Amino acid sequence: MTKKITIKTISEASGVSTSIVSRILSGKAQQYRIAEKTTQKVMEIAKKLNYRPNYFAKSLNSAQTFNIGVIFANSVGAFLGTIMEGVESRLRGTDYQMVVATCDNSPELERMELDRMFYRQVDGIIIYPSALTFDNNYPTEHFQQQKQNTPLVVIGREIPIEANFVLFSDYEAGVEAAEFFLKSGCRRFGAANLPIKCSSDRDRIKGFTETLEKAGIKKKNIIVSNATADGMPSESELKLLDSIDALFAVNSSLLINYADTLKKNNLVSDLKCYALGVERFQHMLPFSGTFRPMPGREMGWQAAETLLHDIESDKHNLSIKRLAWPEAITIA
Amino acid sequence: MTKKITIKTISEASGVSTSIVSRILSGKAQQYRIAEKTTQKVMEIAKKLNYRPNYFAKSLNSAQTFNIGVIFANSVGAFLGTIMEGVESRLRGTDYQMVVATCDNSPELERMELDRMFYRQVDGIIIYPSALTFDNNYPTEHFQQQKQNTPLVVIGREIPIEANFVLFSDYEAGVEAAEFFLKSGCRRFGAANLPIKCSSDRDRIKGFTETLEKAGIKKKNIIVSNATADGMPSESELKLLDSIDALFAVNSSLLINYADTLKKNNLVSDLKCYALGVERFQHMLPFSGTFRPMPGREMGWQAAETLLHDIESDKHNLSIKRLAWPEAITIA
DNA sequence: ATGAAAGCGCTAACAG
DNA sequence: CTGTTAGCGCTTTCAT
Repeated sequence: MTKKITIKTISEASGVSTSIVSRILSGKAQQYRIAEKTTQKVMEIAKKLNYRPNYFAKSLNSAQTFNIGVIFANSVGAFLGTIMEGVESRLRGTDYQMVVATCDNSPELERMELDRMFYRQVDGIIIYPSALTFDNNYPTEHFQQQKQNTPLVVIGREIPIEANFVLFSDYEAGVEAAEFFLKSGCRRFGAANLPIKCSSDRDRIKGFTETLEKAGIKKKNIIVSNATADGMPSESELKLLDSIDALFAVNSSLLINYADTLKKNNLVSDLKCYALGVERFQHMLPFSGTFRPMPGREMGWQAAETLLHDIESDKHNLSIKRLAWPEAITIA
Repeated sequence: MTKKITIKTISEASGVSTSIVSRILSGKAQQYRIAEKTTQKVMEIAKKLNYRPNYFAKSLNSAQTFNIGVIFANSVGAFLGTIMEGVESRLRGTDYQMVVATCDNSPELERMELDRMFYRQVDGIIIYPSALTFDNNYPTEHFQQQKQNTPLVVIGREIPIEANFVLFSDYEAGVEAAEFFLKSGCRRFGAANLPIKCSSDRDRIKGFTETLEKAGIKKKNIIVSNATADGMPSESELKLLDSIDALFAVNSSLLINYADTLKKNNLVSDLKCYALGVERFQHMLPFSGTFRPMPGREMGWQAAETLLHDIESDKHNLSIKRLAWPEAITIA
């Protein structure tokens, strides 16, 4: 075990006091008008000895930890990965680092992890909250608790707390889907939704149906279907969708499941499809389809950007940012 | 801003010295034979004041950080998520926490992130290294550098360094695929591989071809095909696979791409498929298929388990553990 | 059974 | 320009 190289080691090796070393090594040489020669010498020795400052000693009296907590309600599919990449792409080159936790959709765990983050004194938190029925009151005490000075950015879903939000343009996505179908001359519209509603799904469906209604489509020709827990259409729901010629879904996997099942049951002849998100094998879809990729990387990046801004300006902003949808991918 | 609750606050509020408070609050009351009454009182006050020990002060003189570094070469698909869940499931309930980084398949970044982890004095590291051709020498200096006392667990892929490994049963998977095909009476065999080879893919293919050869299959009936960078068969490769009746692939997405293309080009009539990994829409595969799910959660769990063991026993073990494949999923 | 004091490594007044 | 000193919050001898 090699001896520990501390600021003191360097101070001794160079014959200068520890404070000078500290100043130099934390880039404040100019500010303190330290002799060029001293600076050179210290830097050199530090490099030769391969000195690394002790992160904990630093954080202990600066109260800055350079840790960003990232909390995920669940780790479904590739979404988590893209978000993380986005966050990282913003953090790269800074001294900040991610501390992450997932919580298996349990509010209990969410609470605990949040608590742990506060304990670890992260400088800020990015959280993707769990989906909850809107009949439920989303529990929020644990956010308020110690939140006090810790900037918070909520991504993907709206929840009733004071924080920054980085969201998808959900309503708008529904609107565009509807407009696309109308332009294509469709007459009878299906929309696939998940059984548990989060703000984003709700808004997507809302944008869709409201636009259709505004265009004069009769309600009986707008069928909103709730999938089962595993993302499939139930028997009964399926029948209601009989002979639709347009299908919108809040996510692409739902769309594929619905389209495939409708096809296999011969309930539709031709179908225009539109969904949010991209899947790996969507080209196997038996119909033509339009897919709007989720801007996961951008969301991560933007969340980190917002957070860093709050951290560094020491302000508590409450902003809401909605991300534009990337270029659509179409399947002939 | 509420005042900070430190050990001193409690000491003052309870009229005992800070050392006593420290002992009690870190669960060493018994060991130091502290009066039952004192313990009670202190605990009570601590709870009332909602005291949280300062993690940084603690780490500063204990040299334990309770941070586990997790480094991912890339964040492809859902794999990262399942690994992380596995790691977390082991860490849950302990004081350890994940610090994660991905490095976009760049050795450069891998180096930097590793370095950063050392700087942050993580107690141990779990790393999923980037895939590299075996013609290349995998650069390993950055591992050795400061590694000295930091336990390391490498997952998924073998690389030439001293560490613990948690791997898939790759060779065996190839063997089983071959045996399955042989038992099914197949005669002409295709195997889809990625252009860049990592240890796991190499072993999978090896197990497959060696088993077939041992069974007396002629080499001309064993066609190993290298996909393009985006996981598709090239035109020329495709022709070589003409009229195979069995297709093995090192991963399931590759399999689906190959099978789909072969079908569309009418190059095969019937095809038995076998691949490692599970995809979301594999049921849309136009042939019968067997998929072996990747034990991602188990891998994460096992990696964390190994790491914690090393950390707590303060030993440097060099173990290699190969995970069994979960039950196969078959598509009729 | 309890307390005083030193120190983990670094930073930041406050003198020179 | 440089050094001395006093902490950050907690643990840990070493006394008592």
